[in-house]
Amino acid sequence: MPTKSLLDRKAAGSTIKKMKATLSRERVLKTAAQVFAEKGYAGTTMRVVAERAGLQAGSLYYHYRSKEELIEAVLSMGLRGVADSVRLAVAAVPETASARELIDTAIIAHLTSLLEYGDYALASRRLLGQVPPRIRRKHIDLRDEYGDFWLALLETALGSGELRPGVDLHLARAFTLGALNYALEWYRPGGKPLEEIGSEFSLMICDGIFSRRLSE
Amino acid sequence: MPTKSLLDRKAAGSTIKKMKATLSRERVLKTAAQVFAEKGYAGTTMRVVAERAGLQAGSLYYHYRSKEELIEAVLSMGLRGVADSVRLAVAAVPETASARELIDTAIIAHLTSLLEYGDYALASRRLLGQVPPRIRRKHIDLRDEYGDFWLALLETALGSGELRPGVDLHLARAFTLGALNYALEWYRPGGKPLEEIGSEFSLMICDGIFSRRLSE
DNA sequence: GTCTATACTTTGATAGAC
DNA sequence: GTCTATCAAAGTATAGAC
Repeated sequence: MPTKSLLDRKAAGSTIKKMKATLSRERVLKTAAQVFAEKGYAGTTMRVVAERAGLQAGSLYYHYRSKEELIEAVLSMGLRGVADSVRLAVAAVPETASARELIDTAIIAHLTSLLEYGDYALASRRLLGQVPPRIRRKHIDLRDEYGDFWLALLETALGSGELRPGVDLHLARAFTLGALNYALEWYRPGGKPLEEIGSEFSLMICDGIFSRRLSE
Repeated sequence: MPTKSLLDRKAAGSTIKKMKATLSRERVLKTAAQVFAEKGYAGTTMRVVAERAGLQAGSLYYHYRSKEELIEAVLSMGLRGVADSVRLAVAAVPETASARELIDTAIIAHLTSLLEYGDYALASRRLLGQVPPRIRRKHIDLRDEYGDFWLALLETALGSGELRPGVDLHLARAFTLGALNYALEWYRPGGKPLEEIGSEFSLMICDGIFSRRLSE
């Protein structure tokens, strides 16, 4: 039955093509995240991304229609990835838990997923000001929604009386996220285990780096 | 005496020219810092810097020989400015002061001068990875020297028993500088006074955001 | 899907008039 | 000191062969 055989071969060929397309597309995206994070938006050329992904420059345009479409994909991955991970982790905390446990979970989830998303997270936090206005607005909104989530988390802790009374929640959020996001600049795998870093950071954020003076 | 008069006029003209040159040079540098901080290294064009500084593109090259020379000047200003301010402030603390007072001073000086140097500080921290290799190395060294200074500061505090025992000094430094440097991203003048922000940050870094549980 | 070739645009930098 | 004019290099993106 030549007809069926032909169909089979055709179907098989199409499937392989799609798999190849998906693989290439992901490799391009990952490479783009690396280069964007390192060189900035304008400093990233389609030629370099293509070269590092093992393609010719023209071939990129089969997977992404433009440089703008490429940076959009990178930014979304970096912002949504981390935000979703943290929301998920926090949602899994039992209702009975203290606000401290909630924030402890959020801190560790943020740090962990941030480093897991690596160059995506880096690019999405470094390049927001460099990309074309339309893209910038969209992703600044994403970032701010996640910021609101953190503010709500801190409000809970303040409401339950666990935060130091009178603490400025906006400052506390900036303080926390700043300390955590900076890990993108210094963290290198191979040192202290990530879980350890996470719990030490959580301790520093919640209780500071100085000894407690019980006399106070 | 036409001779003397001529000399006078010539000297006066030369002086005015020099003043004009200095003014333009500084305006160009300041403008460059703004654009670099916003758009990244490659995203900053000499034409845009010139335009915002009220000059034609070609005229920039009278003040700076190249784009590289321009970014070097911006980076140096941002890194040296903050580092020198903090060292100066710490050096002025009395010998009798506690390590806590020393670090409190450093925190506030870092935050204050960081925001004072604004776009210079921003550019020098965002663009290190984007600039040509030769320039990058030089300024990464500058940044690392300042990092050593902070590590020494924390070692002092650990040595005097004021830090929580067993705290990882490298992590504590990353934690502190991360929280502080992030202010470059969110701080806008017009809100809470900078002194207030400084002391609240110092409190959060040293004692955390949670209430102290005296029972522990 | 990927390659080669190429059209079009922008950029850093220079030269010479004023 | 600043301007105008201009060049060579490098960038994004497209078109058509394979």
